[in-house]
Parts: sequence; C-alpha cells; structure tokens
Amino acid sequence: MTMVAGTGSIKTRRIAVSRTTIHDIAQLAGVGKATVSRVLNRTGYVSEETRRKVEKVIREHTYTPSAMARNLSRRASDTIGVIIPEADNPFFAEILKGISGVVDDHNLTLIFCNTDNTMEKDLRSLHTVYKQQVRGLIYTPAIDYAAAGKREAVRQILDKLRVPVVVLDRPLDGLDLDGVFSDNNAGAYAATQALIRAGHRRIGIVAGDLELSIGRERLKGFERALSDHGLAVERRHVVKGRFDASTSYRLTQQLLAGKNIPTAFFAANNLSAYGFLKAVFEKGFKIPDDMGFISFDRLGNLNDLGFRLSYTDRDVIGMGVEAMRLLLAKIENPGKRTETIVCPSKLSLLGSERAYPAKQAVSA
Amino acid sequence: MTMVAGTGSIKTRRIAVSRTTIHDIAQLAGVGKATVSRVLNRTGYVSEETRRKVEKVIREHTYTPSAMARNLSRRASDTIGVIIPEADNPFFAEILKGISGVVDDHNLTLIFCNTDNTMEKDLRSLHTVYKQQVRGLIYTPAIDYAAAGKREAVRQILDKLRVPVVVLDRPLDGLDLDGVFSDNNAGAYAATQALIRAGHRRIGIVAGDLELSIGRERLKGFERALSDHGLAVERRHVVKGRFDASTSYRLTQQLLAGKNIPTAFFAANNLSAYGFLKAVFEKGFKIPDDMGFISFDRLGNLNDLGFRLSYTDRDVIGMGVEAMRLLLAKIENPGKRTETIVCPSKLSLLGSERAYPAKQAVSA
DNA sequence: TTGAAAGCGTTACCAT
DNA sequence: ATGGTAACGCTTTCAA
Repeated sequence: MTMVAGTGSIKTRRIAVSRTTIHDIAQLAGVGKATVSRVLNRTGYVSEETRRKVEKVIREHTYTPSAMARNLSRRASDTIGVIIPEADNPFFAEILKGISGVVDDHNLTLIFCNTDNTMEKDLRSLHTVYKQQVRGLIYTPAIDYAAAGKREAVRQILDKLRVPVVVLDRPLDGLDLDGVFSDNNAGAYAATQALIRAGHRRIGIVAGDLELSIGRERLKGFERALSDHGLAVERRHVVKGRFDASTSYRLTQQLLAGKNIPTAFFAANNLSAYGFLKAVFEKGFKIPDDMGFISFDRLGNLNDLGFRLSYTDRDVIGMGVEAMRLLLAKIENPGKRTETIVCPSKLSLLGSERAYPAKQAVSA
Repeated sequence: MTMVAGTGSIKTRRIAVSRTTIHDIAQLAGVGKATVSRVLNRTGYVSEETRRKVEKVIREHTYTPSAMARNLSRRASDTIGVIIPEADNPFFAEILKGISGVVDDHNLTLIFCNTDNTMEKDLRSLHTVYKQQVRGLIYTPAIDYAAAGKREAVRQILDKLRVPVVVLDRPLDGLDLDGVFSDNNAGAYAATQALIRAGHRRIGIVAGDLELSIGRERLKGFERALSDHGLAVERRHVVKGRFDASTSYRLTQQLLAGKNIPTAFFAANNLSAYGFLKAVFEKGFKIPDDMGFISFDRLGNLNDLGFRLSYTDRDVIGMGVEAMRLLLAKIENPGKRTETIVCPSKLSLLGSERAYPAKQAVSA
C-alpha cells in the first residue's frame, strides 16, 4: 500500500510565514536556545533569574514552539489517532466525545479518520496515522479482517506502527491488542430473556451485519436465550440486517407481510431498531400492544421523549474514556500486559417488552 | 495564552523505533536522497530507469515518508484543523462527516478538537491547531466572541495562525473570514409563517441561546413573521432555552403550567425541540391535535420513523463539504476574496403545523 | 539527470 | 547553570 502522493492532493506552495522560533526567543532573552528549551520543558537546571527572563520574553511574544520541529527532534509526536467507521452514528459520536475529553486533559492532539465502513478507507486511515507517527491509536476496524482472511495484512500494518493500539467495539481476533468491547452475547441474551419472561414465545431478531463479530455475537446471545428456554430458533424470524436503518426497514417489511409473525422482536443495535420500528409503525402496529420490543442500545431521542421502549444500556462515552485510559497506560508503560475490557450492559425495562396491552402504547 | 506544557501531560520517553528513512531507501537503491525525494514527490527530473529502481525499493520496504520531517522541511503541514463545540450533537457529527470526506479526498489529515461549548477549551483548541501548524481551519466558535467583547483577542490568535479560516454555523462578526452559515432568520420566518397560515394566532417559540447570534437571528425571524402578520410577540411565550434539551424541557414545563398558552410552537433547533416535545407529551398533549409545531432542523430519528413533525430542512453534510471547498480554494489561492455562503433551508411541512386535529396525532 | 549540502525548529548531549 | 552543536528525516537549492 505505497500511497501515491499525487491524486487529488492540493498543491504545496512554500509558505513564507516566518514564525517566531526558539532562536528568536533565545536572542531576545540573551541566552542560548538550549536554555529556552529547558525553560519550555521544565527539564534540567535553569536559575530562577534566567527562567523569569526567558518566560517574560516568551509571554511577550506569545511564543509557541512548533510541534513539527519538536516532534521530529524527539522522534515522537503528541498525537493520538482515532479511526472509526461512522462519524455520524450517535454511538461513535459519543465515543469520540469521550476520547476527545481525555486527549484534551493530557495535552494531546487528536487525529481523526472516518472510514465509512469501507476497507479501502480503513487501510488509508491506518496509513495516515502511520505517516503522522501518532503516539497511540484507538481503532474500530471497518470490517472483520480476521473473518475476511486478511488478518495478517492488518497485523503487519499495525506492527509497523510500533505504537500501542486499542481496539474498540469490534474485535480484531488473534492480534493480542488491548481492547474495549461490549458484552454483546450477554446483552442480547438478557434482552431476549426479558421478552421470554414477559410471556413471548415466538420471538424474532433484527440482526446486525453477520460479517461483523459483534453482529454474530448478538445473534448467538439471542439464540442461546431461546434454546435455554426450550424455544426453537426459526430462521425466517431472523431479519438479516446490516446495522443500518434502511436494510432492517426493508427486510422487516417483508417479514411482517408474511403470516405467523413473531409477537416480539429484539433489535441488534440502534439503527436496526429505527428501521424496524418504522416498518412496524407503518404497518399500524403499536408497541407493546401489538408487538413486544427491546433494542440493543438506547434509542436516544425516543427514550428522551418518554417513549417507553426497553433497551440494553451501556456507557458509551465511558467506553471511549476507558479506551483512552488503556492507551495511555500502555504508552507510559509499553511493557504492560495486554488487557481487554468488556463493558457490561444493563437491561432497562420500560414496558415495551410486555406481551400484554400496556396503558401507553407507542406508535407513529 | 502561553500554555504551560506540564499539566497532566504524559511523559515523553525517547522512543527507539528506528523507522525506515529516505536515507535507507537511497542507499538501498544506490542513489542520493534527493533523487528519492524527487521520485516521491513527482518533482524535477528523474530518468525512467532510476524511477523504477527507486519505486521498487520503496515498495519492497513499504516505505512511507515521515510527515513530521516532511512538514518541517516544507514549513507547511498537510493537516486541516476542525474545531467544533459538540461532538455528540447530530448536527456537528454530520458536519464532521462532510468535512472528513473532503479531507480524505485530498490526502489531508484532520486534526479534531471538541470544545464542549466552553471558551476555555475553544482557546486551547486554537492553540493546538496553531502549534500543529494546520494548513487551514474550520471553526465553529464556542461562544459569541464579538458579543462578549473579546473579538480582538480572537482576531489576534487567528491572525497569528496565518492560514485560511472558514467560520462555520456561528458567525465571528467583524473578522473578514470565509464563512458557511444557515439562513437562520429566513428559516425561522418561514416556519413561523407556516404556523400562522395554518391558522395559529397565539404562537410561542422555544428559543436557543440568545448569547449566540444564531439564537438571536432565529428569534428575530420568528418575531418578524409575527409582526408582518399583525400578531403581537408575547414575551411570556418565548422560552429562553439554550439549544439543549434539558433547559427547554424545564422551561416548557413551566410555560405549559400557566394559562392561555400558545396553540403552536416553533423550536429553534433539534435539541430544543426534543426537550419541548418531552414536556408537551408528558402533559398529555398530542401533536398537532393539541399543539401545532415546527422545528428548525430535522428531528432525525423521529422523522425517519414516520412521525409527521414539520421542520426546516438543510443539507448539513453539504455545509461541511462547502466549508472545505471554501477552505481549499483559499489555501490554493490565498489572495481569493473572502466569501460567505448562506445555505438555504427548505420548509418541510408534514402535518404538525396544522391547527386542526389531523388523522394521525403524535404523542409519547 | 543527479547528488552534496544547507536548511527547517526543536531537543539533548557534552563541555564549560 | 549554561550554551554550542549534533542530530531528527525530509525538501530544495546549486553545481556538476
């Protein structure tokens, strides 16, 4: 993947901005560059008097050292790379917020890449963080490289990076990296079990992308709950969505058009849930009067508005924060053993799981 | 604002990663560094034969030049800074997606800062992009610096930046910068007018932060529509929100508890709308049966689900794209005259504006 | 067409 | 306690 510099790049014109440099400051303060550097970095000895003098000049000229030069000299940047697959998915937007806060607290700079769930952009992003020499990377792979048989390719790239990597949300199997994940299987199990306990016997799932391990895990949790309770998994009750709204909308429509449809559904993520609900509401069904329902992840606005839709809750911002914690720990202590954090999800039952008409039904 | 490096920073340890350098490649290919550089950048003369030879070595070693060294040498980075106030607001998440796409297409790298709407983080972010020597900046100020009497402070910082800046969504008055904004006044006017035309005479507004010019503009558009139609603006029908859900929820509750409440409301943004709707639904009102309603901005999930809530639509991703276009144009041609783009919004009337009971009412 | 060498703005080592 | 100087890895003259 040797990137060609040409394509679509903007022209590089020498920019004649002569910025104030450490050299200028040194001259103005009547000291050597080394001394200024020491003042700047609080490293080594500097007499109180000299320090004051230098700091004064720095202040007067609002001098800020060049990160470029600084990093080149230290052979280490102060940037953290973040690669996520969907910038506009509320889940990742929150993750980003969490990460960004910690990055900020540590005087680091965040380099952001959005891959739109495509392998091509994913690889380009990896390339970008490499050439930028990020200090560490938080990474949600666009695809399941392990399942796609491309694990070694990614391993090579990440190896070349030579900096700590924390995998987030979507595992990169077999690569001994720190990671922060959700309890996908258990969460799906709990949700499904809640539907069963509410009295449902014919339960469907709006599954997420089964090419992604989190999609498979949630389906497994669902199936496990059914069989643990002596219920059969009917293939035609599995909507093979892709974690997006439009696919699950379309496929749910098809399923609902048939007969003997499930009396309740579990949706594998927020977007799937929206697509599913759209189809359900269009059909004129009310929840839970006509259909029991639980989704993986809170449906932000709907829940805020008071719609009593049950969901499995997780601390999303916290996942971002946790990932940064892991990353910083590894940066400060590269020998630290690899750690995997599984964030627990908590079932929040608000009524939509019920199999009986409720006082307050939800519809469009 | 000379930042102290110390606080909370992570330790800087020399990292002993010896990366493949241009020097290595030159040696392996049996040519000089300059030649490798020429091959890399497609600049200057290189014989076909030499080029092949060098490219082969580059490929075999998956060599990627260090952005740090490259930038330092060229005195210009390939990074674009983006400073936004709320990473997890769907509006800014979409903007980010738009920007990120263009950044990608041009082989640039995005440096991301989230300010949480605080001046402190805003200034820090400005400082960050300065020290990173970004090539250009897309900037949504956290506060209204002009109104806060701090315009000159920001002008100074931006001047020091010496690179093109595109102001996004929230104007920075009096600073002759490129900008991409919404037609806040006109959009609010159109929405309010629609409510009037639907028959409403007592109309309220869930206003946004009036310390922000976009908040004031939307209120002005609302008021203008009322007076143009011979209606008085009642101060007690103005909910002084802050563009967030919780404030508008609380204040709407208070307003609704009074008597002679408006028969319709205009909400100044998505979050205000959510807070407002929550209060309305809790009160047991249905829309539009008991209350007419239009919001500025689409209510993503609700509209997707088929709730027929009217809104003023705008192409948010497009705003991000447009901002990048402006920025790139200015980067390539610094002499280009400053431009301001006002993105038009389009009223999308789905029924919630009506003053008469509709077939399908919305409630929680 | 090529390569040596002089920067770019820092940091860090080593004298002093 | 301080300053000179050699890196850091690249780009860009300038000569050859």
